[in-house]
Amino acid sequence: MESSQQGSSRKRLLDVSARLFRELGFHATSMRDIARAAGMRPASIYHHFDSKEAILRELMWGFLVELLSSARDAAARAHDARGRLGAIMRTHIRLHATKATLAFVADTELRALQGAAQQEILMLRDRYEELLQDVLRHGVEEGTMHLGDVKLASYQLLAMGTGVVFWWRPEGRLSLEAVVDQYVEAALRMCGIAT
Amino acid sequence: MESSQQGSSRKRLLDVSARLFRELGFHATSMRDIARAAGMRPASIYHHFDSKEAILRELMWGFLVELLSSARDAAARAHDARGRLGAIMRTHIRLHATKATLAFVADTELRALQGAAQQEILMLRDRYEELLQDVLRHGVEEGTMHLGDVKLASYQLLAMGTGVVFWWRPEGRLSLEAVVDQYVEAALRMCGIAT
DNA sequence: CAATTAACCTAACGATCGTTCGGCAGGGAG
DNA sequence: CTCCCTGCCGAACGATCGTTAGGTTAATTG
Repeated sequence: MESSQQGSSRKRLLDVSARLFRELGFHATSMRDIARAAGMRPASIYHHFDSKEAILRELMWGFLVELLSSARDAAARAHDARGRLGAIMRTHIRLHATKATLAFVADTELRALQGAAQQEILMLRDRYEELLQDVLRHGVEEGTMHLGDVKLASYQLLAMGTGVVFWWRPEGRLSLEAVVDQYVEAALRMCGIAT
Repeated sequence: MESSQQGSSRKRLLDVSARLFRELGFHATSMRDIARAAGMRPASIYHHFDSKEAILRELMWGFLVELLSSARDAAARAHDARGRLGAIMRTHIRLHATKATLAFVADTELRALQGAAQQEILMLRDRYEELLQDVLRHGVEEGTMHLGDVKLASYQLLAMGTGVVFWWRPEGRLSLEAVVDQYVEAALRMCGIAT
């Protein structure tokens, strides 16, 4: 039927591309760099992807879809606004920490996508922001949260949370769980919820 | 003595470079792009700068020096940890909002600098982080602030604050003062200070 | 006046870029 | 066996890159 190596080169290309895009940036990474790191020749990449941009597109799209669905699932399991905020933040930090390479690329290289591809990604990001903003709005209406502008607060929360990709390393001083907890607590405090 | 146009081309080059670096990214901006936007030929840029990287270096260095000195001044005018935290955050948001183009480039293009130039910038950033961490440490020791890990908290505060460059526009819905206030309040809440 | 210098130019350098073309090996299908 | 498809390759395409060499102009200086 199909080779046991099915898709292994493709996956390796995605892996090394993500790593190089993070280390050097999309535009500073050449197809020759990617080919070398994946153990093949530049021309061979085009058997798996239409273009360099298509690689970036798939990386970013994959991460954002996972981020969005994880957040939806987590929020659905909680019963009130406070629980949903905590669940979303917990998922956000976890995913950004454990998939830091992908998260970094997704958060940094939006400019490198063109036209429709960029719009697709922006749509996913907007839906993600709205998910959080809905929770915050409910919290304010319930009276459990106290904030000024809801959109502004969502930008504050997301910028803070996304920042974990810039410094956390699994082999570092702080464990993932400790880090996640402090981020969740910071989020709750920011929204005027005592812990 | 000296021409009234002294340095005007140089300044214009820095301005258009910052704008292009923000819009397209450093590596996606060519010297020809910069020259066209500044109204001169590519070769003429080299009368004012040694290289494309030298332009980025000057942009980033200039912004970080101003950021650091502004924060020091602001912190020195306050009398306790809480006041110093508020002053630093206020300055941080103000500067990132009013000089969003420079701030964006300084926060995004560190990878594009090489070797010693990158180290110089990292040193400035480290000093800035330490300034904030000292304030947080004092606040915890005084008992006015309640946080887990101080370094982690500083990363949270800075990531949150820096995020203002990604969305705020002067012609937008929220005034600079309203935005600054909400960021400062968020920072104080995050550190366990009731307002 | 002559000499110098700042500011800019045209033209081109070698390098590298993303991508394409045509082909080759090899395993499964008919 | 033949045919075809997958995966990869060498070689090269035209374009663009950062940068430089060498010159022109106009203003300043001694």
